Amino acid sequence: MHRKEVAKLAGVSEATVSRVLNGVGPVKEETRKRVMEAAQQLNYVPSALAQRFALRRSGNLGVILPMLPKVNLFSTFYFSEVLSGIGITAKQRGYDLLMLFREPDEPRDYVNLFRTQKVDACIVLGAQDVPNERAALAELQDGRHPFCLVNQRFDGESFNTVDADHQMGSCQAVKHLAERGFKRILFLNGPAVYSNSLDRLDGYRQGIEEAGLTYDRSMVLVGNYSRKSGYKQAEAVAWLIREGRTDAVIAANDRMAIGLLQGLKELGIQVGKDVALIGCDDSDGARLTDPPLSSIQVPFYEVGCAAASRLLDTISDPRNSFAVKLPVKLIERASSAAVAFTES
Amino acid sequence: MHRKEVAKLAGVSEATVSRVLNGVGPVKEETRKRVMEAAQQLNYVPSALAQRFALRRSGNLGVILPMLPKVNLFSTFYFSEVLSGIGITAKQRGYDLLMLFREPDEPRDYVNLFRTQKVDACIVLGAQDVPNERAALAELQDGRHPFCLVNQRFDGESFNTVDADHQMGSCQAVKHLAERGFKRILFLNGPAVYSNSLDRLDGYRQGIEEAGLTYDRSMVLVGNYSRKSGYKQAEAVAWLIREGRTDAVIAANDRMAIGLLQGLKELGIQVGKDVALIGCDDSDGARLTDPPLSSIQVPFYEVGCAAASRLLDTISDPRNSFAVKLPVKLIERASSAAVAFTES
DNA sequence: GTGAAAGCGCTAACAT
DNA sequence: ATGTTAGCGCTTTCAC
Repeated sequence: MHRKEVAKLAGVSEATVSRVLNGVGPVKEETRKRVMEAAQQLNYVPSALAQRFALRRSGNLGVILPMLPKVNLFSTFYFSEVLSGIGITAKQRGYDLLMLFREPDEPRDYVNLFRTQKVDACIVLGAQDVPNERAALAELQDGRHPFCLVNQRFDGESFNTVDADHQMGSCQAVKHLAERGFKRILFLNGPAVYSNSLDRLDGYRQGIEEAGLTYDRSMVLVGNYSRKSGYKQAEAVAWLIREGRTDAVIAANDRMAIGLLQGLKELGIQVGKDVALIGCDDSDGARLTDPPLSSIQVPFYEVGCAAASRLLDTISDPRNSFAVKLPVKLIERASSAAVAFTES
Repeated sequence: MHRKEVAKLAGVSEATVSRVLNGVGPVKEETRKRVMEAAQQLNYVPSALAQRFALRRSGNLGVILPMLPKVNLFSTFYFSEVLSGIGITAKQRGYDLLMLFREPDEPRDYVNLFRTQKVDACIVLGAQDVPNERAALAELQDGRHPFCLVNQRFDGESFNTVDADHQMGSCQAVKHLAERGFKRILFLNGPAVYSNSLDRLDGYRQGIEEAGLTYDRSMVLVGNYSRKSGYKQAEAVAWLIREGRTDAVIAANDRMAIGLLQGLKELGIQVGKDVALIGCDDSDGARLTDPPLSSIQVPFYEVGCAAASRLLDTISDPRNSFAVKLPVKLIERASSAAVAFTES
């Protein structure tokens, strides 16, 4: 069962067993064969634990994710997609995936993951731009520990990042609406602790200006990315619609868009007819609503792949720092299909 | 930075440092203090890698999950919930979570996870009752490796399992419908490789009989748990409805129910009025459809907790084998709210 | 109560 | 081309 016995059975030293199994160093083909057979016969597999200890590498890629109680920070859709991308990529590169759940009250003790040698690199999901987070990440950076953020930038820092082009996304959404004649476009944003909220706002503003409309900050509402927060805006939005003060809404994620849509429906307002609506993420839910929700598709799986792949590159050469931005794409569905009623 | 230096600074041996940090063996309070201070001062944290190697325990709980290409086997909802439960529990018990993605064509080499000492125990998600899987699991069992299945039983084997009471669930659903006067209840099931499909069918049948109706196998349709497979049944179901041959449908998961609902809507049939519909899982999507979908709520998070918790118990004492079955609960929404039109 | 030393199963430098 | 040996950083007996 152990290497020693394999060595004995094959009539070689333990070192040779190692060489054969790792395919390193010169080995006579015949010995190689003998060793392989012995290993096979004894059903021997080297202990990853011992290997990693000897090599002082855990072989693990850590994924840190905050567990927001009940109110899922990320849609399960986002999470599953990103995680799959990371997982598949890690695996291809010979790394195992270590999941690290952080509970809300727990300190962000990222450095210790490296000091205890639990991970060789880590990806931080759902980071927020708050002082504690910045500090924890800066500490990682100072320690030269390979890490990478997904979907979150920190202005003024040069952290590795993989993000989607949210700015472009909302810009496109605005233009799409403007082209169809919508002129009073509301924007329902998320909290500013997430950089993509800011990005989306920038994009919205840019789109508004490029479409020849004028940016009006009172047209920007704020929710917290939950369905409920979208739902709660329905009354206000309904009123604006009835007053003729708005004819289209872009929400910073699908969950809020869906909540809003449900709220509006209850108030007798038909999305896709009385008002256009576009969400962000193109989650599963976007296809389920009535009418189906137009949404900005984000390649989350690819985001995960890129994060893992680029991050692992930096292990061998820390100069491989990166800030990737992946393109998004507007998916048009019935919620924004109509043409605006053109007022005189 | 290393234990040796801590020992020197504290003026003790390395063994004593260990004792202090692990809280084992008798240590004079004063030495304890000295060591703690030294460790603190040098910012010393023991290497989990070395520890685990010395103890011959990886400290990892593995989670195996098959990656079905694109067609997500489990809804992301199911997956996230179960995974959270497992993750939180593992953490509380001092284990790390190792994610193990298995691609479709890959062999099920579960035993090697243990032989390489990558995990101390593992949870298998999305297992199927096919020969290869049975064999792989049997091999684990033979090797006395602690493992546990979630949401899948294997008849004739005594594998550790945590499952929901799917049988009770569909039984309740049938009775709920029967009480409201529905008499011709269709059942849209999933593939038989998943034991819960069989359980649900049993429950359906039991419910039918207990409600004083008669079981008719032609009332059982089969999909593959995807939304599309539900959608595709819409024509057939619509026809049955128009012929007066059915007045209610239970689908074995929400995704199929939602697909069916969308298909029926396109065919001009109003769910919740022309026909009652109940799904299973109470996923996020159930709240998004129009009308909202009645569904059988499964405590996935708790399933994950139970699986991890009970499994880790078996590590210390293998006699702690288990087969847990958690209760489910019917959530009534508009899709099954109406009372059946009572024919003369 | 504390120190010395063996051993966990592997890698890698060095010797042959 | 292969064997020998010294670690890797920790735990744990066994002395003292």
